Amino acid sequence: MKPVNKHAKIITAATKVFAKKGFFNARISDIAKEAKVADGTIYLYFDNKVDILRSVFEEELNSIISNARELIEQENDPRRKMEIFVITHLATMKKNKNLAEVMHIELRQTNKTIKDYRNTRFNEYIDIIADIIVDGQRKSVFRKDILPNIAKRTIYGALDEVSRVWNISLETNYSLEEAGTQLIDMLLAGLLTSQVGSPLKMSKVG
Amino acid sequence: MKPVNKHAKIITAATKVFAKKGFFNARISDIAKEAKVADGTIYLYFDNKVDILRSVFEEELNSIISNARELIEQENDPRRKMEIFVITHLATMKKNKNLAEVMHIELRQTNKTIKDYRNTRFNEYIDIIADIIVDGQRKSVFRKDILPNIAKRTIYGALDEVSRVWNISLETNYSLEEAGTQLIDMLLAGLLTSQVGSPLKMSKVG
DNA sequence: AGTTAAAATGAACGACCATTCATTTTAAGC
DNA sequence: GCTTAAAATGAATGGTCGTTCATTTTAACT
Repeated sequence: MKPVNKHAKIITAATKVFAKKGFFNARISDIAKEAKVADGTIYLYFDNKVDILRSVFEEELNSIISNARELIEQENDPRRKMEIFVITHLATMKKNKNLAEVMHIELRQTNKTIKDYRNTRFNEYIDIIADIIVDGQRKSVFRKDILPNIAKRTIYGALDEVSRVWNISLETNYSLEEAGTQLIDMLLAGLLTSQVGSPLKMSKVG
Repeated sequence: MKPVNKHAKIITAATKVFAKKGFFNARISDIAKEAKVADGTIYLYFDNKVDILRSVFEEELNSIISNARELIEQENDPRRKMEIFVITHLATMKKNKNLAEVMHIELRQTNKTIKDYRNTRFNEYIDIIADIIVDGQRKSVFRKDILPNIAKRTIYGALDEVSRVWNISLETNYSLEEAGTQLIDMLLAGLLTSQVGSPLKMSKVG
């Protein structure tokens, strides 16, 4: 009999089922069936349903983070680093639709269920962006008046929304590559035409 | 006895409970208790649990959209329009924490439950951004090579993530106003220092 | 091929909760 | 203050799973 890693099989199955139905509508029996395993077997490898979800994030993010880090540290130009982060993120989401769905939707919902998850692995991922920005500022390539902690959210949020929409709608009229290019371009150079100069000073609004 | 609109009372209570527990962990009895009403009474005003959630979105978004539209159409400068949209969005999320929580988290999760919701009210909201961009391009204030449909996602995603994080963490070190200023500034003028010139051309990445 | 322990199974249990509906309360009209 | 219909109540129902565990299967070692 082919030796199989049940743990990994269940993780893969769970990712697929969570993606399709969402955590709360996913049944343990669905995951078991998808993994070709008995319901009870799942409890030999995981403590409970939430633990399965936690494991999905933990293991997937681990590899995403180390992959991103590895690619980025080979570069010197902060612009290139940022470009690589964006492209890698979008490519990962494109390659693994199920993981993308889980990250886009479940990661948010289950912050209530899995308390403080964000404070570990996920923040580690987002902080890669902040590091790139700090590096760019030190090298005077990025504006020094940008706050890295706000910028990292801006950039991650943009990426997340773009890939999310791209993922749910097959009928989108732009490719992920095109979206990536636009995204990078817009974040680096901004929306304004060059002749317009600096943006308005912020003023009070209702 | 003080005449009260039960429907509205239940909507408010539901928003609060959904925000605190999330849709799936919210009990009808929780909502009933919060609204000071019997469990059964809820079913005199709503068809079922999902219908309550749908109503929350429907009614809240209605007022958010008309408010945003009204403020924006008073302006001419696309930069100002964009600024107003950003500030208004953040201010709304700040003022109504419960609604913010529901929008940030439940709107995503429940796309699976409430099919096609995005295709009506919510897209209407986001398309306000696209309209501003198109207007700006016509007036040659915004770059013409930016695709409005991608840019609207970029901008909304950024806004959503920034306000979401600001909402869940009381210990954030920046104010929403500050975040708004940075956000607008970064989206309009970009990350690069002016002397750096145009960003890299996109190239292939692993 | 017998022994044993580990791995896997899946039927059964029990808790949970959305929804229903028989009954009670409210309040308007007379 | 009696009648009636509408509004509200909340206990009971019924179906749905997450989890358990007594039993079976597998496979390693002799």
